[in-house]
Amino acid sequence: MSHMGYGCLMAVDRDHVLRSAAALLTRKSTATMDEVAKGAGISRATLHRHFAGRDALVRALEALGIAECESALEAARLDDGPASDAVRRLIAATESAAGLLAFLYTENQLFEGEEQHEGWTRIDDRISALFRRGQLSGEFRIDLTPAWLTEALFGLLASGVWMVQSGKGAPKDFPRMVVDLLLGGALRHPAPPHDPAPRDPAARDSAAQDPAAQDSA
Amino acid sequence: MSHMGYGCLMAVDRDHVLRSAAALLTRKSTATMDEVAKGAGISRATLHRHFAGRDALVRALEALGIAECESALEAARLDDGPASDAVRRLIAATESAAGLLAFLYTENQLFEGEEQHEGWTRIDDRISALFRRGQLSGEFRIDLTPAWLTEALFGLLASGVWMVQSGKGAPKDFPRMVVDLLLGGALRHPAPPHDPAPRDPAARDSAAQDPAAQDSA
DNA sequence: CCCATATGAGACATCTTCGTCTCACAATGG
DNA sequence: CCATTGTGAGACGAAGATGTCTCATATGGG
Repeated sequence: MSHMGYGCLMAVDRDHVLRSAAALLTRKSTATMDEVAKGAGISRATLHRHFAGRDALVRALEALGIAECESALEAARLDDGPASDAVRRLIAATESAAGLLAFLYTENQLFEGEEQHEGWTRIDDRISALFRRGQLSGEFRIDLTPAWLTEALFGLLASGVWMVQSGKGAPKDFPRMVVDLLLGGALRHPAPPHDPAPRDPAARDSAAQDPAAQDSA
Repeated sequence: MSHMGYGCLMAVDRDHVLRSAAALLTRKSTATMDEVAKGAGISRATLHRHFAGRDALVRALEALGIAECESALEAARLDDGPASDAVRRLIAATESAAGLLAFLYTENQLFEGEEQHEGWTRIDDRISALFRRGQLSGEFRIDLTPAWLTEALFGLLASGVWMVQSGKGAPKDFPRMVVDLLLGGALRHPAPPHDPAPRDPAARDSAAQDPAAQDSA
């Protein structure tokens, strides 16, 4: 135990194990410690030398997820330019960590009594602030709370991940799917440059967005 | 503890046990068979007399979820009127089963190899058909696949359930939150970023949601 | 009154996973 | 060459959940 320079090597290994565990647990959240070890190409004993137990592993994964999320927040420069563009940048920056986030998102659902990690509230606050900024600037609708928009962002991220994993969607469409639905929704109210016949204002109810909708059945 | 709180009728029917298990597992997806039994007010032995094992219980819950989902599909009359209204009816009709659906939605994620229940594909097909109908009628945008819209519908349902359960949102806002985000998205105005402002400013108000909403605190 | 049925309580063995431990092997450096 | 270190393999017991069983009880019908 004299001059071991094992610090660096351990860190690299540990990170690799962490990434591997994240990838595996994203696909199978009930994977065994043995499966995690095999997945990382190490033995269960070595896995235990890195992480005291399953709990410690999950916490490390949570810390990793928080770190990646915050680095995505930095990269997205949430305070620059239009809020909608910031949301686009945020989702794009989150893409590589989306699988891990999806795992942690569902994992958090079964923390019944425990309070959630303080890092998540910080992240939630920053994203909520972004949506609030967009509301104040008039970009975002004000009848949906920033908290709900934030929750929906994570929910749609998770849905997108699962959809890609199940093969029902292409990975390349992932960011666009999430962004387009979160920002624009399903309705086709994106402005068509040509407005054939402006209806009377009473049509603002449901399908009022686009008068081009008519007979279909 | 005092015995049965059900008066003279000790025959606890299977359906009551299922509902109770659904409610409990929605909150704590890792609940023990013993906890499920206690939650239903019966003993573990009786629980086992109704459902051979945990697996059978989960399958019964899945069947219940599918049944409730399909009855919601019926009640929503997906083929009547504008597709967006059908989506609204569908989400409203799904509300009472949303907790169970959220549980099953995440539960399905860890069925790694197994193929999913045939009932889910039927449901997915019907909802996808609804979105496709909306696309053909011009109500819905065509750059998001019906499959993704369907997935997002379930994802937002689950997110809404969790949000309410965590106390970050009011139950009464649940259907509106899901519907408004799924259909309309976060943007207040359809104008895409590359669309400066060619339209009459008054059009903003007509397309915007009721500005008198929000606060409600 | 007596019996059949359903239930609750609990014992019991089994299974899986987990955490810890030991031991042998390979690699690396002095 | 030898020592230190990290690793893999595997054994071992602990803990929890599960499935099965028995037994006592109560309820209701004949």
